Amino acid sequence: MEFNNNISIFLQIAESIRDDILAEQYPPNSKLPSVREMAAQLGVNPNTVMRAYAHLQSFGFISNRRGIGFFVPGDAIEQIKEGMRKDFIENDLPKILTKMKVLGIDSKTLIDSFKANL
Amino acid sequence: MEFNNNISIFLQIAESIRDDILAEQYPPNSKLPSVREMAAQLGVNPNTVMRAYAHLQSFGFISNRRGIGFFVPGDAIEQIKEGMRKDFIENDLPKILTKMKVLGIDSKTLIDSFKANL
Amino acid sequence: MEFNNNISIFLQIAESIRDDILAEQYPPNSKLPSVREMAAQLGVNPNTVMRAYAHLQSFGFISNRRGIGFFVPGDAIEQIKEGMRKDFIENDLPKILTKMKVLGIDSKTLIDSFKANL
Amino acid sequence: MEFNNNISIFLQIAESIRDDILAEQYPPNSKLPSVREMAAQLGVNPNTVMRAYAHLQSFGFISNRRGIGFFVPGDAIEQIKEGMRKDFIENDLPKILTKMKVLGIDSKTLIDSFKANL
DNA sequence: GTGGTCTAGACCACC
DNA sequence: GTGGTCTAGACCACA
Repeated sequence: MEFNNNISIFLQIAESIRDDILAEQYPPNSKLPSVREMAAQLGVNPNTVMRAYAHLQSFGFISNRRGIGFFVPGDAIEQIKEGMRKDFIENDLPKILTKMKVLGIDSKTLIDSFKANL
Repeated sequence: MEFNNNISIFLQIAESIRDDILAEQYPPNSKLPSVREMAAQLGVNPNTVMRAYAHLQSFGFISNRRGIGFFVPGDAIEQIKEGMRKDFIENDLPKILTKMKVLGIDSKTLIDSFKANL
Repeated sequence: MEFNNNISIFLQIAESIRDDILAEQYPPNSKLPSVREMAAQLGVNPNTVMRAYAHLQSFGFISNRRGIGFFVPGDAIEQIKEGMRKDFIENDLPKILTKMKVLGIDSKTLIDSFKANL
Repeated sequence: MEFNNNISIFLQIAESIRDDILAEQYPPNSKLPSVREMAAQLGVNPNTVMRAYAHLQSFGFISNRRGIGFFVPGDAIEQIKEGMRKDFIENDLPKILTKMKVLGIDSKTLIDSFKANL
């Protein structure tokens, strides 16, 4: 896996796993690869994966069972979508809107891009 | 000034100055406060302000005359708008659109927010 | 059974069994479920139950007869109460008291809670 | 500093710092020792101190300024007391009370200990 | 086998 | 100088 240098690797890993859960590559109620295994796959130190897992767990996006491993909760997809949605509306949207206003980009541009992208 | 700890302070300062130029608080062809002065105003290390100025200069948003100070070029506003617009379309838009698709946010929500915000 | 992830599962099981003995759900002189049986009931690895049993045995709260199983001794309830009482006075009380002092919680609050809880 | 083996070192450090803040050994608005300095003092790896600081920060008990260091917020003491008080009432109290009921310890014992300890 | 913690040591961006 | 991240490697309790 290739990493972007401006964002911490563990965050990139966490986001990538989060997206994989959304894409049901790690379906609800399944077990995630062990820390060591995931680390080997990504060519990264186990500690870094551990941090990514812990980060996801702090949001309730994954859970763990002692001595067994990390799991995707049954309601993970809803949890993640809800969290991202909230974040989008609270943080992203205001920034986007003020930026558009300042730049004089009208909603048409946005809608057209949106439709073209469906 | 209050700073968000997740983004470098010099970047936050640079953005704030950029916005002040757009708002003509620092009008075209005017002189910006000296590095020391600005640092005192913001309660920040002069090095940090220097870096913010350098950053803005690298985009051509401000210019400096050695021994005199930093200035807002006559065409600063167009420069800034042009740069931000390009950045918005190349970087922000794609991210926003994929995120919206994943989250199932439709264009209506976006348009409504946009109109409510006019 | 639901487990708290911050405490070892075997300890949680041991405490739960201890409480069940106090509640005479496993009365004095009765035989405890076999390790395998208990493990199946709890949805847990037999090793984990074995460890819980061993832990209880180390306090004399249960005893085992080789090849037969684990038993609740005739004086188990007194043993357990005695042990817990000692532990409470030696370990819990001092911590509670210093914490209350630091937090400025007065004895009234405590007594009221106690009475309300009778 | 001596560490208890059953609790993670970083948690013990965090608790100890928290108590030092309460005792105004690190008074409000003062700067905490740098991560490296504290690590040297405690004979511990800087990462471990970093984790303790991060843990305290996650509760809002300390804060940091980029490139400068960690600080004790002006309202740290109230924050900490409030947090501990809540924890005491929600988590500690119920456990204490049921334990006392089971063991047949009456409120008198508790009150006497409390008074003797003033 | 699993997670969880810790160390030693390094490198980086930032102030 | 400061925090922040990462690696390599180790050890532990637990399942």
